[in-house]
Amino acid sequence: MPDASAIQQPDMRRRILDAAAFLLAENGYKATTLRGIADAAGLKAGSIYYHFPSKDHITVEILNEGVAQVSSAVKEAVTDASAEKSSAEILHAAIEAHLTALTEHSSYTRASIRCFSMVSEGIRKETVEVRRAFDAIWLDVLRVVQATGALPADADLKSLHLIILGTLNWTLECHGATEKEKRALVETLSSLVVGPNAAIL
Amino acid sequence: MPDASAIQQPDMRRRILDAAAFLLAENGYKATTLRGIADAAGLKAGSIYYHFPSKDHITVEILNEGVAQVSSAVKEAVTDASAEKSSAEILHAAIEAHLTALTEHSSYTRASIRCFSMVSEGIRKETVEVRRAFDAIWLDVLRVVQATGALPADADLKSLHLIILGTLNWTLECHGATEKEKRALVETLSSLVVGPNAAIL
DNA sequence: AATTCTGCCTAACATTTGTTAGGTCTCGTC
DNA sequence: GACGAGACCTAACAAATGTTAGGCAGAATT
Repeated sequence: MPDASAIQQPDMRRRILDAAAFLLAENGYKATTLRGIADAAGLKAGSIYYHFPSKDHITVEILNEGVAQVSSAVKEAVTDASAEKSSAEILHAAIEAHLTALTEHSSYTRASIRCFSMVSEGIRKETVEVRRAFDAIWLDVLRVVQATGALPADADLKSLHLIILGTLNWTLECHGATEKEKRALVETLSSLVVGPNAAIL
Repeated sequence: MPDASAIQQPDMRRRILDAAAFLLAENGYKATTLRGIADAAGLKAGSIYYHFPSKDHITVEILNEGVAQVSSAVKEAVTDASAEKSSAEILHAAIEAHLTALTEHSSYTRASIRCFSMVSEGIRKETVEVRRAFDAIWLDVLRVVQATGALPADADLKSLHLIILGTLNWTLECHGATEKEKRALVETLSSLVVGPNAAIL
């Protein structure tokens, strides 16, 4: 007897993805079970296979969507800021967009960051393109900032990239961080990268 | 019939920990099985229970030992450098010691960083003291550096702490990083934190 | 020499996992 | 009203998991 309250949600496929993304972000890949996903999405485990061919396919889709979300958030923030702002402000906007996309918007981004290293090689291969594109976006931002002189010509962009990525992504490991602390982190980080030099030039 | 080549390794308990640490660092908590640990250590899964009461006890011991190793590595580097060096050099030494402990010395440190967030609350509670002590060490380093004037008096030490921690720990997620890139990262990071200001003072 | 202890093994256990096969209900279409 | 397809459920499968109970050889102790 089908429950009357289960009035056939519009897009069950999306609900499954949402539930899986949340659990992946919270508990990791191996600890995320199809029965757990099914419970959270409001169906039974076997029914998932009507929408997806396997757990790995769900995982790949979430990992890619997560990176794509941060990607477009950063890209949009940069193009928005590029109009009439200084390169220091562009970088600030990019950093803020990245962190906001990470902590606010969705579990997809958190899942893609926290599960990537724990997932099988087969899954990782399916996500390499999206991740490479994301790296390219950030390196482009840094190159633009460098071209304006806000960064020294001999600055190691690869290291700066790693510092920014590492700092922002690492916030996911600190569950106790308040909103105020995150704002302070954005300010400190962006002024650390372009602050002193921007003041000189 | 016991194999003649298994001539009773001196400390099987340590071998189990080593094997478990490696697998935890490589595959995460859930994907690390007692049978996998047993295989790597050279015994059978059931025999592990002669040395440890449960998988969680093994995990706790490894997580704590990992943090303790980075802890003492940083602490030692700081006291070594404190003798006659500038505070900028002290910070540089601390950063380098942290990264070296992470990537070189042992799987324990990698395991403790990569598994902490994926582990049950019960396990996490057992590691809170050691981790708090480690935080205190780094904050002390930053306070000392700040006291010498190499950092501005109003610098947000908590943010700086997060930046340093995040950057260094994040390197574990980038398997493709060469030794040269890590050195460059240490230079860029430490000069970013104290470089410009230290040049002024 | 008899006994106990140490250190490990074998074999099973209950549970959980991803996955599959077949059934059932509801809806729109003919 | 028959029919077929869409969307879900039930019930099971084999494999893998943490864990336990009992056994067995050799060293240590008495």
